[in-house]
Amino acid sequence: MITSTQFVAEDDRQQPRLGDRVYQQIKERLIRGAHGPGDKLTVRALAEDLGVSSTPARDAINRLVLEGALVYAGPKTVIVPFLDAQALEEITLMRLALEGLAAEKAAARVSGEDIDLLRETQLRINAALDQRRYADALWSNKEFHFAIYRLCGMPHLLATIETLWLRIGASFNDLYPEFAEAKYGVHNHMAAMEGLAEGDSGAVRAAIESDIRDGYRRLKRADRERTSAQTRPD
Amino acid sequence: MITSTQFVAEDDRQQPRLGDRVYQQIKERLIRGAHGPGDKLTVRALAEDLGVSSTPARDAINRLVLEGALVYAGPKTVIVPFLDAQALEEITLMRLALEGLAAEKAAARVSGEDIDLLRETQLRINAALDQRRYADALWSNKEFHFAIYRLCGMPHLLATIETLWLRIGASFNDLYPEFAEAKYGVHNHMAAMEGLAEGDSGAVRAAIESDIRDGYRRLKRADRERTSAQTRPD
DNA sequence: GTGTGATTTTTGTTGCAACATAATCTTGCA
DNA sequence: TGCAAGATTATGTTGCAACAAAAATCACAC
Repeated sequence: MITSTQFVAEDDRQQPRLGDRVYQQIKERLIRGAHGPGDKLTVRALAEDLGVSSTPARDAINRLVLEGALVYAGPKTVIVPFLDAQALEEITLMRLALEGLAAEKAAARVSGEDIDLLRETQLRINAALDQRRYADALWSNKEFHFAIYRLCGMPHLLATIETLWLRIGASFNDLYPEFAEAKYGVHNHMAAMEGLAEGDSGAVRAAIESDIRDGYRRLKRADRERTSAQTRPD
Repeated sequence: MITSTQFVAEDDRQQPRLGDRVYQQIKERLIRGAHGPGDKLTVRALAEDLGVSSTPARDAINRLVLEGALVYAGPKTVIVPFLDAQALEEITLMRLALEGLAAEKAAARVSGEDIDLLRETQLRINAALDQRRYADALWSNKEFHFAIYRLCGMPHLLATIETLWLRIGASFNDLYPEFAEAKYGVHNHMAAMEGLAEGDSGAVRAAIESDIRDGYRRLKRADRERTSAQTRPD
């Protein structure tokens, strides 16, 4: 499980609300691609689906909208957004700036056991790819990145990066094969770990930026193919 | 009034909710320093204060918490956060990354009349400073920055930057004199406008980064004085 | 005075009904 | 067949009461 550091400061609310549970479930569905772009979400349907009243369901939807994982398509219509090429580029630029920063700062605070954990995570990525378990590969890839970003001890930064991943994930995680394409990112990940081991912050940043750019190219290509094949219903 | 582009994509919900009004009012109070760090906000008090029921008041508080403008200090206690030196540095690093990016991209899309508008805004800043109207100076300063950031046409980026300003503003906008100190940022702003006029994206980024760093030094100094003078009640 | 435990008050969350309005369906006409 | 207007359904928002839990207050012993 990724951090779930959803609140910027330490969340002193110990007992999770019902709305949080709903939020997590929708988030999970979005990440797993259970809802594709254009799918409509309603308060009542969600409430009945999860066996809660409308208040927590409404809370969860509002929260997702605020984070950009859902958008209004009309005054009473929230949908999973279509991420067009322009939005994808924008979010990628933000990722480069923010994840690059995180990677750089992480190099200064990394420990030996941190690197060991990263190595294990990378092994899980490789194994999943070898066995064509793309969903698992994607998940471990996420773990790898956030394990690095967590190192720098910047909660605001971490929370912001998470929302960016969610915005992209909602639209693109149904593209496992293309996204996780053969040995996705393995070279960049190795370079990142080397940089961390040597305390070379510039190298870590470069490796992460390269990883993001590689992923961007794949996503852009996938988006082009998708939009050319079937005309988008919007 | 600043954009209020609170929703990432174009907000198709035309009729604003009651909760939005509450949200805007609290945001306004925070920016104006009407609530200092440590102040407690309760749903019922807010609701009665603004003459609405608890639902919109609760919505507004939750939204502010999600944006980091308020934080939980306990399971049932939301307060205006104390921004310590570390958090201030973190947010400054994020601002450098994100506003630097926005400034750079703005240079490629700026028009002549955009620059004219910026010039007018700068005149308002100068006038306000000359007359010691620090609150107005701060407001116009904000307008200046966001007028630039809006140019790049990146709604996700703009929304994220806004939340960063809000997080800092809640803790530091009660420091007008120190913050708006003699001709605050006028040199950097001139450099930014020159860079925009010449389409020199690097120069614009450098000017904005310099402006952010100057502001950071002032805030850090003010914070040091404040925390040394009176022991913080936390 | 000071700390500790019980008691009272306050508070966030949840469920739910009412309301206004937007989305959707139906019907009629060209 | 296409489309426009009216009727119907569905939906988000709001207000409010109930509940559990936390915070604040108070009492009392030391």
